[in-house]
Amino acid sequence: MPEASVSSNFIRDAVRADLADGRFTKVITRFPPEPNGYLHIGHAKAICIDFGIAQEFGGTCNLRFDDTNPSKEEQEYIDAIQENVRWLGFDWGARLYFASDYFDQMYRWAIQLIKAGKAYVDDQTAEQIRIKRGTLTEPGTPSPYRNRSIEENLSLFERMQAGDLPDGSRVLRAKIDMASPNLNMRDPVMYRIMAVPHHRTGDIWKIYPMYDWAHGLEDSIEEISHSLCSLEFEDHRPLYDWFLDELGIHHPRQIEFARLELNYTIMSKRKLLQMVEIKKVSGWDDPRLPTLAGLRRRGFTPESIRDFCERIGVAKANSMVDYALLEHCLREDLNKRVPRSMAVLRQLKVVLTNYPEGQVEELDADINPENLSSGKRKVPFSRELWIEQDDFREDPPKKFFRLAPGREVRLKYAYYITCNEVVKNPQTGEITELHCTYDPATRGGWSQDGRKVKGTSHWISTAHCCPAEFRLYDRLFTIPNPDEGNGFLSNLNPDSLQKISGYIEAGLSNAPAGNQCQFERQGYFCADPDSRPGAMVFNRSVSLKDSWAKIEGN
RNA sequence: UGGGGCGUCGUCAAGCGGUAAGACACAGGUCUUUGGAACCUGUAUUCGGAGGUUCGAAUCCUCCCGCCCCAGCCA
Repeated sequence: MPEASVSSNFIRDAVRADLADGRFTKVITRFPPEPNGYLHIGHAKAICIDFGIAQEFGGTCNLRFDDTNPSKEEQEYIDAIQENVRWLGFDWGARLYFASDYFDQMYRWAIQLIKAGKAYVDDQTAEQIRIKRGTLTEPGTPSPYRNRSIEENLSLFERMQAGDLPDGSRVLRAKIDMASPNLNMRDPVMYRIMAVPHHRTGDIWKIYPMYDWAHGLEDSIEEISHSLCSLEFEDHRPLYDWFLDELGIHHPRQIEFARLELNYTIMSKRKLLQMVEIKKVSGWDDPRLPTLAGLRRRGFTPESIRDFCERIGVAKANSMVDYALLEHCLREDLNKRVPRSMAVLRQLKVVLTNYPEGQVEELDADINPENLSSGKRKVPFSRELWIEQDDFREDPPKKFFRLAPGREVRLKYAYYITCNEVVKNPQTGEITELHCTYDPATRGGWSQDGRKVKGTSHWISTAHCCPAEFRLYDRLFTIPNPDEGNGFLSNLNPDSLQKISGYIEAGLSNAPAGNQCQFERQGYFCADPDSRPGAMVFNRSVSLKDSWAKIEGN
């Protein structure tokens, strides 16, 4: 129970109040993505809120694709979104809906509004409509077509859908108030002519509904109680309410909350798409991306993401959450459940001069010291080992507890070793290997005489390990808010991906993609789908906290 | 200079007239066969500012300041 005391939030309060005073008797929410891109962690927040509120109040949540603009939507996105929501851990049961399934009903309702004198066909161009809309401080001016007869509107609207009017030549508009201080109420467009085949309805429709017109109807048809959306739709709520009131149909309550912003990354679908298209990243599932597909490939767990969404809360203030919180949630989740292993990323050879040639010992190592019931594994030990370059310093600085000439450290689960000689390449001066001696009396990594060693290194037997590629990720952008300066593309971090070759325990040489582990003292990793037997690829999901790096950095 | 929102610790965020939760981050410390984890301690006399109401205000009122959103036939 990580969250003993879950804070309230204004949405919970509102829903509770609506149930208490009878405004609604059951809670039905919906997650309404447009299938024009992949889901990202910002959507995860919305999903957790939409499904979470429903669960909390014993209601249901629909998955509904808001597919009202076929020019931008694709089946690939529909499939990916469903997979991502399911992966995140939410179930919409049989309640998979599509706005496009409601096009007929919407059309009939449009005719109802026309007949009520509340909607009209406008012949003005997009440009003219824009100009006549007025400005923030000046009212708009009515279209010359605003007072057409109902009969003419009806016939024109039918012709729009019949396909004998060119794209963009006419729109259907709601007749509300061209002088409204809320621009959304200045006769908003309800339908545009777009002779584009739809991924689900084919070429039946020549006109497609606009968001403002469609969304409330979709909610109403599904008898949604609470339509939860992000802040920028607050201005649209009067219009949402207007359509529903004019039609006299079921009227959900729209409540807006602040979107999630995460520092050092970008959340705009448009910008994510752009990075995918110009190949700044390998695809929608590039592990550096905040997409759910990317986070998944990177090694984030659904549990950690849900925990994150719970911790960030829900409010109406625009805010930017620290990426460190997301990382914290992942570490906390993985620490308890993931097996440990040893891997050397940047190898330095150690030769134990007093260890018998050809001898191999099978040493016991904990699979997960946080959960001893997970048992032990055997790790082969021999005369030649790899250790991490960072675990040796020829000239150790203060507070450096690791190996150095004349020093003794522990090889985890193995023996204490002492460094006696540093072997260098005579040409370059580069350290090629270390000659050390081991203390046979310290088998397992502890000594009977109570002698203490400050440092513990991980290691791997050169003869028993397997080569592997490690992909180390850093933040995708160099500054907290990538939109600052000359645009997000100018703030890309050139070092966001580093590929290095090292060694892993043989037991991991056939790990399936997605397999997660902690490489001791390094971080949490997961096998990438690019892996092949004998040529494993591991993504570093998140490093372990490194207080030595912090000491040394300052 | 129109309308709609928002301003509580470095970052999120509770608080709903009774005297500032929690989390992350940060800083110390204990412990440790991961310089990990765990555990302890510290960190807003103050809630954008100024007035006012009240025995009492982050919470109510007034004015001011700052930030975000809206002029797509996108969602």
